[in-house]
Amino acid sequence: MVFMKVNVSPDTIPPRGHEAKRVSIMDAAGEVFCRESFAGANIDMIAAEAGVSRQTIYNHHGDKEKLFVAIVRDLTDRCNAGIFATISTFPDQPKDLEADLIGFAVRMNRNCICNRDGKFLRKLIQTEGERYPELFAEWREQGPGRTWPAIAARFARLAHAGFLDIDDPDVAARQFLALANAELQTTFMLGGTPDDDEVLQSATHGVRTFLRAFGKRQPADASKQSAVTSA
Amino acid sequence: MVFMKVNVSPDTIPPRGHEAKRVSIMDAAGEVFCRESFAGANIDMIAAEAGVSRQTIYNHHGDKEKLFVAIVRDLTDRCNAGIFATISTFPDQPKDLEADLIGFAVRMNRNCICNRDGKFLRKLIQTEGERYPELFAEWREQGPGRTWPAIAARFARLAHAGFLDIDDPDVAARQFLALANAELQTTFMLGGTPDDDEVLQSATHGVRTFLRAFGKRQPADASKQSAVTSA
DNA sequence: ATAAATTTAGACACTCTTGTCCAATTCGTC
DNA sequence: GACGAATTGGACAAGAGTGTCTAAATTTAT
Repeated sequence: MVFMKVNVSPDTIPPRGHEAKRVSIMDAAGEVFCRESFAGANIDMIAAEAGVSRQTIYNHHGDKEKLFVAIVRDLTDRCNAGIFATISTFPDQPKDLEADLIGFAVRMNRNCICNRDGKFLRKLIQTEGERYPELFAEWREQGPGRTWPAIAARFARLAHAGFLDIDDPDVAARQFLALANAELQTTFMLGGTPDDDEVLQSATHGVRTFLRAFGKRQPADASKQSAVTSA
Repeated sequence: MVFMKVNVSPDTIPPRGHEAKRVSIMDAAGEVFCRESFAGANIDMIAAEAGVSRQTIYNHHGDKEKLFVAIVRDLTDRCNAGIFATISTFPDQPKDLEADLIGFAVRMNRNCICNRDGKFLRKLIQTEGERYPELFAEWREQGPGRTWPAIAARFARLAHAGFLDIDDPDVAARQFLALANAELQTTFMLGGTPDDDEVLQSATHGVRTFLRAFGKRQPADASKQSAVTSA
């Protein structure tokens, strides 16, 4: 029996053959560049880790520097996508403000910061940022330059709806994430990945403090908030 | 006229000759290791930046790795000294709580974090931490392992004296510094050094939020606090 | 099954870096 | 000024990494 030889969409389902090598190289290169730094990484290492011959890497990417740039661009894109996806889960109409903000903080940390991609991108920026100004300026525009305002806007909306008492939403947004991360800093320093408990702990303490600072004195009573929802 | 040939204490006054080269090498090596990472740095670069011949570096330190370890040890010691010195300026008996805490936050940032040594140590830990586990474990014990409790103790005392309303002083200490740094993170990322204004801004906003969360509702009236001071 | 495209292993030239050796020079001290 | 210690520059061998080239093997699609 012969299958219809329809052009089965070569979409992004199970990367095989040529494409499989491509992603395998990207993965390995990210890992190695991150672990060894640009100067410390060597192509043979990446080839071995990717299960590919050295020549194949040169065929795909030209040279070490081009490969590096491709990795950073890729990580930047994926991270930004992840951050925006997570921002879209911000609790605009919270049922339980504290629980909902803790949930958001945990998602932010787990999916964007502690994440493989997040960890790698952060480290590459810190390590090689000064050597590739344009590349990382680009990241800055596409990443922080767009994500911070987006998060701040969500907090502004929450404040406007009467759930929070915030003067400057930009400051509040930065402080929110700083608090959510406060207890993970030391772990990050040495490249470690905090486990779920640590993330939850830090988020819980952080949000609790955040609400002591910005929460309404008399916790917003849902029944009295109906007038604001139309704004 | 002949000076008395007393053994003028070869203390640490004006490093000259042999010693001058030593510090010049340490400075340059710190700079270069930090900028280029361990693998990317080369001895000739360091020699040039130190204004010294390559051989002199080998005479002083043996090899590249020993030099690197010496640099990290040196930075660790100096940074810890700076941190403890700064901790000792913590406002135990604040006149104006907000202003005094802002002052402390600014000193902490300026003298320990944004500092040349602080910047270098932080970057070296992030970059090479995984490659030298023992070396950086040592730092962790001597640094964070001793400084966090010291800071937490100061906050505990402040709370006990009635100036703050704190449950867990360890958490509060970490959150205090996280808040004080909240607006400097992006600058740190790319190896930049925030200017005095940015530091003051971040500290001011951070402390304000910290006090909204942990300050006494009715600011501690000094005249009513006399009973606690003897504890 | 066959043709085209891709991958592979290995050899290769080239460059860069480390760490050593040494003779000449400079520096600090008496 | 003279002595000993430290510094210098330059040459050097050994090793490691990059990027190219090749012919053979393998995969993919027709």
